[in-house]
Amino acid sequence: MRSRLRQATGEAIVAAAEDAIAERGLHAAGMVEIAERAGVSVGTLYNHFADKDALIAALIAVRRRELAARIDAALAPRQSDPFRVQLAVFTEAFAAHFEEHRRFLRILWDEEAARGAPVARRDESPIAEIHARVEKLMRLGVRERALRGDGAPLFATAFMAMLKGALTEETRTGRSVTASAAALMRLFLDGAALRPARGGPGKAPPGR
Amino acid sequence: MRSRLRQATGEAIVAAAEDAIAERGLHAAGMVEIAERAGVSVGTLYNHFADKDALIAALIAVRRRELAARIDAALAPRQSDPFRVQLAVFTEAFAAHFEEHRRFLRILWDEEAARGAPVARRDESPIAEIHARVEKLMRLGVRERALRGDGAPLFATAFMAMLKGALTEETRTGRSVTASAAALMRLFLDGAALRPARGGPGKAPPGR
Amino acid sequence: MRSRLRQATGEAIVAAAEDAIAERGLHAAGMVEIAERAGVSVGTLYNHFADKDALIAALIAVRRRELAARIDAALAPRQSDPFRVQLAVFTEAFAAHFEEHRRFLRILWDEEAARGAPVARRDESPIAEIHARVEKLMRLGVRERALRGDGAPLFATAFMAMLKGALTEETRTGRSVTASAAALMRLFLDGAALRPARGGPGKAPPGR
Amino acid sequence: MRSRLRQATGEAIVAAAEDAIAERGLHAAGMVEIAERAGVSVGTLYNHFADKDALIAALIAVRRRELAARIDAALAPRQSDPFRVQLAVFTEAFAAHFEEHRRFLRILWDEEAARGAPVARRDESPIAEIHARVEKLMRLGVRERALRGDGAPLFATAFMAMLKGALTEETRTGRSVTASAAALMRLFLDGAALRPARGGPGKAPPGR
DNA sequence: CATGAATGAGTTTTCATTCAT
DNA sequence: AATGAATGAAAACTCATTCAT
Repeated sequence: MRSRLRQATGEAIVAAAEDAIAERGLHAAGMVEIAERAGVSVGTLYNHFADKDALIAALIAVRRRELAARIDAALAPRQSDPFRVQLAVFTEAFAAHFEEHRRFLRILWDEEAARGAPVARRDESPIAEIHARVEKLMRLGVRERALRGDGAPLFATAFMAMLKGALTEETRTGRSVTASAAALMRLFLDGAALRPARGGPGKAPPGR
Repeated sequence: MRSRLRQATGEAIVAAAEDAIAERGLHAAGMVEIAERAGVSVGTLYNHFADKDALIAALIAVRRRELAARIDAALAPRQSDPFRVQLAVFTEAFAAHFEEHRRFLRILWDEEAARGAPVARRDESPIAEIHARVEKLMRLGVRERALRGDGAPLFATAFMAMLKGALTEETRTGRSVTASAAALMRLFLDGAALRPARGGPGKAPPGR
Repeated sequence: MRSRLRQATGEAIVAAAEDAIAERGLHAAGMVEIAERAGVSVGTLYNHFADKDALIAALIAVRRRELAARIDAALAPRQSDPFRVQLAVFTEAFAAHFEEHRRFLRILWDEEAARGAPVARRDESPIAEIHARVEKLMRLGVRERALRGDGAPLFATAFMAMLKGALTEETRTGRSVTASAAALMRLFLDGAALRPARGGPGKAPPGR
Repeated sequence: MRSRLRQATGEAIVAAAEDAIAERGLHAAGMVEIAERAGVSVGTLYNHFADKDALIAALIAVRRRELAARIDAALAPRQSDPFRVQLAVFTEAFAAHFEEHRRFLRILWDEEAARGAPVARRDESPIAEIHARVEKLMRLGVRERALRGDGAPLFATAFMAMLKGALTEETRTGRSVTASAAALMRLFLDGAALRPARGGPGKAPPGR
């Protein structure tokens, strides 16, 4: 089928765009370079995407949908597990996606706010779809009485920021994702403060 | 003095560059536009800065030095205060600086890696100098036994990420900086988890 | 028959080309757009016409032949009528054709020379065939002693120019074709000068 | 002075654009070619004119102003002369301008209507300014009782059409402008019809 | 024959940088 | 030193044309 080929070309272009952008940046990656990497001509790029912005928007949307699907797939069998487990599962899925698209995502996150206009034009922010899932998770935590109810609005934002910050940091330091994911969740849930052993003999504070 | 004039021109150029970049983005802000905003000609830009990258690097370095100085000035009289106070003072100084340079910082902060080369070429990363101060603060917290010792390397990164994330979020939502600064510190120190009322009758958990 | 179908497709393409050109101009009308309007694919355009220029040439030739046929059909039963009648009949046929192809003709008429090469490549000028008929008519007028013999070479050119000018003007103003056709013929035949009542005693016509 | 040079450059660009368009057509004349003919780089074209359309609009406006000035200068000392003289003077000025810009004007007139949008964007039609002068002249003729009053609205349009048609025709045939100018005015004033010798025997109709 | 995705030369436009005044 | 017109390489985008299906 023609449409089979057409779709394959579209995917090759999106992949080539990710590579080019990861290597040279959102602006420096030119349409000609992307076309060459995809093994097609410039014209073909424009047969598939109205213009450069549309191509970038499509790339972002595709990767976002993949991440969302990965998260949903990971959480689906855990719907009745407690909040902490679900948060760990989410974090793992997020980190795994990051691992696969490190260089591109680092460029993208960074550049997200770096334009006058947002990177994705008509579309909602590429993060929004993911953010919604984190918020849902946090609301679950509150309902479950695993999280405080008062700071809830901040939790999603702060957790995502920490996660992205830590993952980005890892790219620099080369530290392992899994190790810091655990540390991160502990920080998020229990805080950084040293909690003195409290009164009662022999009983460790639960949940830590 | 001649050099007085020269310095004033340089500062005007840097300020114009910040405005232009804040409004139109790092790439879209052109040298001619910056020159016009500064009330000089393009040639003068090149008499003061080797090229566009050098101008941007200078702008970043200047603002970074201002922030570092502001933090140092705020912390200086608090050297013997406890960690929590110093962290609050740091947060306030950081937030105040952000308030003044919102639009530019949002553009810049994360764009660091958004190019093939880092934004600041010869210079160290613009965040590094600030990051160093946060790390110093965290080490103080550990020494003071206010912070756990085990997760320390993560604390600076995570706190900065949360801070930047929350401040950026505020730009969108319009929430007050001060209010969320408090909530943020509580989250960082004590975590998001709901801690069951412990032992003593009718006593609210202290420090929260 | 196959060839019946083929011809119908060819006519649909020519009609689509006229529409597209009328709406967007000779250059801006693209082959894809024409194909879409004709309800076929680009490839089919090239199965019917060697290239864009050939398609345009065919469109012009077809319309020209239609106009020539219309004029011939209108004049055929009037071969023995006096010049003035035949001129009126010609004018009416010409105006009616214009009415049907207003927008396209306005674009095309004078664009003949508007390119490096003439619009119709191998073909004679699209106007030539019509011009020849006007010249024939003028020669008839001279033979009939209805027209001066001295200015003859100019008459065809001038009459056509006036006709086209007036028709084009009408497109702008919305005035009726028929009304101005009469005024035009009077201008052409009798001139714009105010002619004093003749025979008056002794008074020479002023201004001549 | 800088501005002296700047103006000279601007004029060179306009002249180069006229040449290039005359030779290759409005669309085929590229900005690079125009720049080369003007002896400057492409960038300079854009320092003087916002885009290609603006350059073409400027070219048209400049030539139109030149023609208007030439007409005004020619008519100024003839303000009290009779209509026929003024019409002859106008025609001569118009023909002389045409002579100097033949090839460009032929392209331009032709292509005027040949685009979806008029060639001159925000500006009034390039002909309008000239057309206004012809209409004024025709009104003078009517006032002077040299022209019929009834067909007046048509006169300006028809005379301009004839003039342009005849001048364009000359480009093809190489006939002299002056000769046909006289024939044209006679046609316009007195018509093409053969007027039977009136009244007295052997007396040629005066003035013809 | 019809299809329509792919092609790529050609065009417009931008903008950091230079340098004569 | 300041000026700002000129530069030209580099980028985005278009569209007539081809050809495998």
